[in-house]
Formats: sequence, structure tokens, C-alpha cells
Amino acid sequence: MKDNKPSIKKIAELSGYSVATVSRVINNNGRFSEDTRKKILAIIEKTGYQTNSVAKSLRMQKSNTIGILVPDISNYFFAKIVQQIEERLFEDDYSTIICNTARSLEKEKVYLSMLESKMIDGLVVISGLEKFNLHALTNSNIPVICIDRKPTDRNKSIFISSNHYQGAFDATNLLIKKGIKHPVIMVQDRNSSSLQERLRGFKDALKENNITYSKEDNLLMIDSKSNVLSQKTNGIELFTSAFTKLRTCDGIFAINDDLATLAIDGLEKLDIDIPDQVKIIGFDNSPIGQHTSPKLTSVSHNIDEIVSITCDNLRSLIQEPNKVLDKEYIVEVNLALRETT
Amino acid sequence: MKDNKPSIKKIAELSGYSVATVSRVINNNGRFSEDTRKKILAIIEKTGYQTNSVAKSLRMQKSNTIGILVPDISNYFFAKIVQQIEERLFEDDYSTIICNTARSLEKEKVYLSMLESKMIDGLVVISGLEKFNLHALTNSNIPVICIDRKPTDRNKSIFISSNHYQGAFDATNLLIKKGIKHPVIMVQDRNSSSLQERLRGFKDALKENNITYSKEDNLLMIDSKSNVLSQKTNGIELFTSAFTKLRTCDGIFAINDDLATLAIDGLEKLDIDIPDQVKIIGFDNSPIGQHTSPKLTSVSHNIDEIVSITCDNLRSLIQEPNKVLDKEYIVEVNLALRETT
DNA sequence: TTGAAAGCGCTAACAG
DNA sequence: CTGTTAGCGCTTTCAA
Repeated sequence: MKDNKPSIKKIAELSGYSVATVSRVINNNGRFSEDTRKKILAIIEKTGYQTNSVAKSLRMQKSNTIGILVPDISNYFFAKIVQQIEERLFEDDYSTIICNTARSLEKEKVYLSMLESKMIDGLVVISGLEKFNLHALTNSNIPVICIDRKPTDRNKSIFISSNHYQGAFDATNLLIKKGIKHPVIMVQDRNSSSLQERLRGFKDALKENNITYSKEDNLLMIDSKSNVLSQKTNGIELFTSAFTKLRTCDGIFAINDDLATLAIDGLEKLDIDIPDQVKIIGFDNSPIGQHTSPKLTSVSHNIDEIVSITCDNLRSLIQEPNKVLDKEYIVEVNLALRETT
Repeated sequence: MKDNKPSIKKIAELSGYSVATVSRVINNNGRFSEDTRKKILAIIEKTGYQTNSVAKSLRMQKSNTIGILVPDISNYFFAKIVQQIEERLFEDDYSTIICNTARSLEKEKVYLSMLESKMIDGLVVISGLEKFNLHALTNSNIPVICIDRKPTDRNKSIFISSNHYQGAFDATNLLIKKGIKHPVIMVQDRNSSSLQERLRGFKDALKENNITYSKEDNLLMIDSKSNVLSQKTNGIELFTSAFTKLRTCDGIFAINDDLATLAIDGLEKLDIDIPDQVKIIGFDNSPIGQHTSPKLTSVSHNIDEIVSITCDNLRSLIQEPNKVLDKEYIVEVNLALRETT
């Protein structure tokens, strides 16, 4: 079991050709006779030669690698997006480096510079912190696609987002159409641009239905510092205490399905019937909602479309660096109707 | 917006020192005066210089990067493991390249060679295909940690696994202790080493309780080609038709929580009460099971421990390449009792 | 059609 | 304490 992998030089030696010719054959570029091609390929086969892509990257000043920054890979929506992007890029012979930033500015910075130092050819940034700077990347020309979050410090980048506003608006409207008089939006105190949009949609739906929004009557805030998922009971208590403080509430639009699930559990504990006494609608349409009881109505993202737009644009940004400029894509969402409404 | 990042050579020029001295300062190794340190650092600061890690990797013949092969990143158990490994490695200044193999042998091969060509310093392979070869990696000395799956072609590697056997044994025993006379194991036709272990545990539990195992009475197989999650209704039908073919069944041990969830949905459709008429226990203890109705009893992995062992061993394999040899770690699991039993 | 040689950015041995 | 230089493995002019 010898460790030393053959280099292109070794192949040159073994085949009797120069490294230049070997390189040409490998990359199938430049001229060489069919005969040499065969000979060299045979040696490559026999030795199990593999291109060293680190050396290649250094020489070519590009790595055929895309970086992805994602706030939380164990979140279903993010995981799906990342997985599908990765799959598409794989088909195009790109490697993907997935970085889980855990919504930490610090990690985001470190990863960004790590990715840059690895000479990535492109970057996909998914949501996370509300305010997002491209930091050091600012003065490099790496193509960047931002999903759900617009960078504040960069003119040349592409922004793709679900229509959070419309989703929230429709969800709230649905509640009201179903007879809800006192809709409440349930949020976590963690800030993000998509949250802002959803809140705006909620408020506008109220306005359209002549309901005046007030924090006291229409906002249910869960303290995100008490991690909802890991300390479940605690989360339920937070919900019930917040819920009982509301004067009236017969419908909840939860900012995401995890929160909606929490509401379902909390209401069950309070012996409040869903959907008879309180209706609930979530956001993200994650699988968990399909198994709650009652099953959760939720706003569903068009993940396929988001991924398509992302990859298509990334490709054109990379291949025609000065063609595409600032662009924004808003992807429509739709309601997945189930039992909680 | 200029694209050209400063190289170490540029810093040398600007500071009046040689590249060697700049390199020494950057890496804080070798001798240099406090004065030069300050001067050089100032220039670095001002120019925003960043080490080019591609060049560094080539020179050092290592990349400070770890590869992770995972069969399905949108699976909760895998996602959690990957996320936590990534976090631990990040603290140790390692980058992580996460590769989603989608249980495809082809992708596994391509990724393996891609990772190798990127000069990764170590590799973590998580479950997936039943038979697993390290392919081309065989004759490189990259440290490999295998989670849940033992490579067949390599003597020097570390194997870490949940005690699938014990989990299945305990789960089945629990069913029987609760009065189940006709326990059934519910599987997908996708093969993996962990499945084999779980099946063995199930059978042994039957044996210990003097129940003779037969495929007809104790096995419920779901055809995995009809993707359970994406074609949900189809999945339920597959379940109900398979279930009704069983002569008797008053308890189901499902090989994973997704399957268990399918069973819950299917039994509901058949108007069979859980847990009164049929009890169910799952495997993986994923969050989805905490929201089914009734809530799912499940076998829970000790993810923290798996991750700890993985990272600790990886570190020692990398740092002391010829110290550690073959090792196996079996991590205990435990039962998370809920309402389906 | 092929080869020689330069150089991507970095580190480390050696020399001073 | 600092500089010169070779070389990691590769691609790509330029010359033959």
C-alpha cells in the first residue's frame, strides 16, 4: 500500500512523452496523434492516475467549486434547497462546499473567507441574518446568488426569494375567509428579511379586511433564546403563557411550521380545539406538518423553481462574467390546505 | 472594484521584505524581529491580504479539509450528525466538504475521487449502500471514519455504529412485554448493513420469547422504488395492502420513523386503533415522531457520542498516522417511550 | 504533433 | 534575523 499517487510527470516518464502532451491528452485539447492518445490513456488507466485538482486550480485560477452558505442544514426547507442545488451542480461537474453558518455572523465571515481562499467560482447564500454583508468578498468578483436575503453592500448580485409577502397575505386572508375575527401572527424574536416580508403581508391582509393591527392583539412572540426544538416542554409553556395573554385569538398564522407545531401542541394542552376554536396556518410546508393532528395547513415554497433559477443564473454569471447584472426573482408560493383551517 | 487579490509577493514588495519573511510572519514560525512583524502585519491589514489556501495546500500536500459522504442530507439523523461533525471540525480549523451521495454508487465513486483530488486530510463516510468499497482510495492513506457501515476493502479504518442490533432487540422486546403476540418488522427493500443488524435483533427477540419467525407472518416489506415521502398516498396504499396480507399483526417494529409514520397513517385509514389494536415502535427518534398522533415510541441514537468518537478519532488518525489501527465502536441506543406502545 | 520552460502562490531548506 | 531558491502538479505559450 504505497501512498504516492502518480503525477502527470510520472505518466510522462512512463509513456515517454512530455508532461505537456500528457496534459493535452488528459484535457483533450491541443493536437496529438491518435496513437499517442491511446498510449497515454493506457498508462493513465494502468496507474490509476487522477488529476490533482488543487494544482489545477492554482494554475487555472479557478476551482470548479461552488460554496453554499446555509443557516441551518437541519431545517427542512434549507436542506431541500441545498440538496437540490448540489445535485444540479454535480451534473455540471461542479463540487459544492456546504457551510452551515448556524446564523452566526462570525461563522459567516470565516466561511466566506475560507471559501474565497479556496478559489470558489461562485457562491450561493441562503437566508439567515437580517443584515448581510459580503464582507471581504466585496472587492472580489465572485458571482453571488442570494436566496431569501439581499446583500447590502454589493451592486452586482442576483437575488432570489419566495414571495413571503404574498404567502403571508394569502394565509391571513384564508383565515379571515374562514371566519376568523382575531387573527394573530406568531413569530420568533429572531430577525430576518423574510420575517419582515411575512409580517408586512399579514398586516396588509388585516388592513384589507378592516382589522386594525396592534401588537397586543395580533402578535404572539416566542423567545427564540429558549430553543424551541431542543427544549420542547419549555417551548410549549412559552406558547401557552403568551397565548393566554392575548385578549382574543381565533386564528394563528405561524411564521414557520415549527412554530405552528408548537401552537398545535400548546393548544392541545390548553384543551382548545383545532380548527373549531382556533385555526392555524404555518409556513414552509415541511413534512412535520403532514403528521401533526390535525394536519397542518401551510404555505408551500416552490423549491424546484428556486433551485432552477439559482443554478441557471449561477452558470451564466460564471460563464459570461460581465453580461448579467443585478436581477431579482420573486418565486410564487401556494397554500397547501389541510386540517387546521 | 479591482479583482486582483494581493499575493504574498505583493506584501513582500510593499513591506520591503522577502516573501520568506512574510510567510514566516503569517505563520508565526521561524525568527523575525518584533519590528518586522508589526510592519508586515500592518501591510497585510491594509491590503486585506488573505492566504491562498489552494497554493498552500499544494505546497504542504494537505488541505485542512475533511470530506463527508452522506446518503441523504434531508434525513434528520444524517443531517444532525453531519451538522455536528461540521461544527466540531470548524472549531479545529478544518473545512468540511459535504457530499450527498443519494445512495448512488456512481456518485459515491465520483465524490470519493473528487475529494481525494482535493487533497482532503480525512474522510467520514456515513451509511448508505450495504456493500461499501473505498474504491480508488484503497491505496491512499487518507484516514477514514465509517459510521454505520464497514468498508469491505480496507484494513486500516475506524468503524462507529449505533447498536442497531440491541435497539431492535429492545424495541421488539418492549412490544412483547406490552402483550404483543404477533410482532411484525416493517422494512423497506433497500438494503443496508444497519438494516441487517436490526433484522437480526428483531429475530433474536422473537427467539428469546419462543416465537418462530416467518416471512409470511412477521415481515412487512414496503417497495422503496415508490418513494415513500414524495408519493405519500401511494405509500399508504402500499402499506395497507401489505398489512392486510398479514394473517395476524398486533405490533409493528418499523425500521425507521418514516416507515413508522407511514404505518400510523395507514392504520388510521384502516380504522385500526393505535395502540389498542396495534402497537408501533420506530427507529431514529426523529422529530416527526413527536407530532404524529399518537406520538411515536422510537429507538433513539446517541448522536453526541457518535460525533465525539468520530472527531476524536479523526484527529488522532490525522495527527498520528501510524498509531491508531482498526477499531470498532458500538454506541448504545435507548428507547424514547411515547404513545404508540 | 510534440517539448521546454515559465509560473500560479506558497513554504522550507539553506545560506548568510 | 532575513533572503534566495527549489518545487508542490498543473496548463499554456512559444518554439521546433
